[in-house]
Amino acid sequence: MELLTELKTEASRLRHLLLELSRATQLLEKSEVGCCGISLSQCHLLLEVSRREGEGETSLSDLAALLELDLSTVSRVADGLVRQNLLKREIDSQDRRRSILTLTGGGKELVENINRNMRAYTQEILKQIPPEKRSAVLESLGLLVEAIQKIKGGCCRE
Amino acid sequence: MELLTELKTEASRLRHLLLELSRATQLLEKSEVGCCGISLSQCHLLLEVSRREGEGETSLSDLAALLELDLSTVSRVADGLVRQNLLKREIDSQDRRRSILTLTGGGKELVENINRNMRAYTQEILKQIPPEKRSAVLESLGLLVEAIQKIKGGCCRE
DNA sequence: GACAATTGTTGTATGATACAATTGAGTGGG
DNA sequence: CCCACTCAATTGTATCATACAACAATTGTC
Repeated sequence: MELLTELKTEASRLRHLLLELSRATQLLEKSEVGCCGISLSQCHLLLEVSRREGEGETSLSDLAALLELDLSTVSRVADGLVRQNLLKREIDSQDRRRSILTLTGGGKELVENINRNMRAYTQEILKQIPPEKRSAVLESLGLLVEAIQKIKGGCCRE
Repeated sequence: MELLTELKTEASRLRHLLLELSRATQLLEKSEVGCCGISLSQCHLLLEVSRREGEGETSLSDLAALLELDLSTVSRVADGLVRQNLLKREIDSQDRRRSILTLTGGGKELVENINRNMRAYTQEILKQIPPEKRSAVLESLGLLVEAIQKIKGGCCRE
């Protein structure tokens, strides 16, 4: 029974930490992107396209699946980026239904910038953590992410 | 120089983990709340009101400050909850400009439910983590949250 | 070649959000 | 005591993210 009590205590502590973290990372993300002229969703999409460069061509439905968004949403978010000349839309010659998104020169630059920014940010965060604890924090975070992904979609819909 | 390199490596690992975590917790939050008939923002507001019970009365502008949202946003989100009979709006007799929000019976019940749900969820997460690692994960998470809050609002706008 | 499936776009609706203008209370100085 | 000022809240308006439904174009299958 003691073990169960401990689990519950730890669970409520974890819950609190996750709430805090969720708020903190959202604010962080917002301020990271706020200064580069695109919205958060646009940024996510852009980074995803960038991440997939080299792994083959990326279509809208690929992105919808990866970002877990509706195709129509992705289509519109991409629109904005195309209009700003950060992405290029091209028809796949193999399958003319598909649109292939690629970064333009400007898009690549922007991604570089965002990455630089984020790196600077995370370095700042790390600097606030005592050096001897850092690797433990990273390891723990890895465990946590893994754990969350394992139970993804549990809860109320069975 | 080696130390700097290590910092950079760790920073990029941290960045990746934070992105993952941010996505994971957002999805988690969504599914936690999805089943109780209110939106995520409404849930945040409701929980905040609940958290402050006993610490004095909560006005709209208090909430706006706590949730870092515009007053108008809070006003509208609260509207929805009042309409659903989860919150009660009353005029502060000391200062008749202020509206005091309190949970109704239904509101309290719902908060209980959400808390139960979240506790169950976080317990599930913990169960995916080897018992001997759990306290380390919690400690690390605490350090991380603290670190992020310390640098909050750094970056691009100075 | 007809029909089903896939990919994407567009119409429409909702929710979250912010900023600006407005209303209704308090408050402090003359 | 009144006027200017401030503060709390609401409402108007605009934008963005998002989903679902209807539709168009294309492809693949029988």
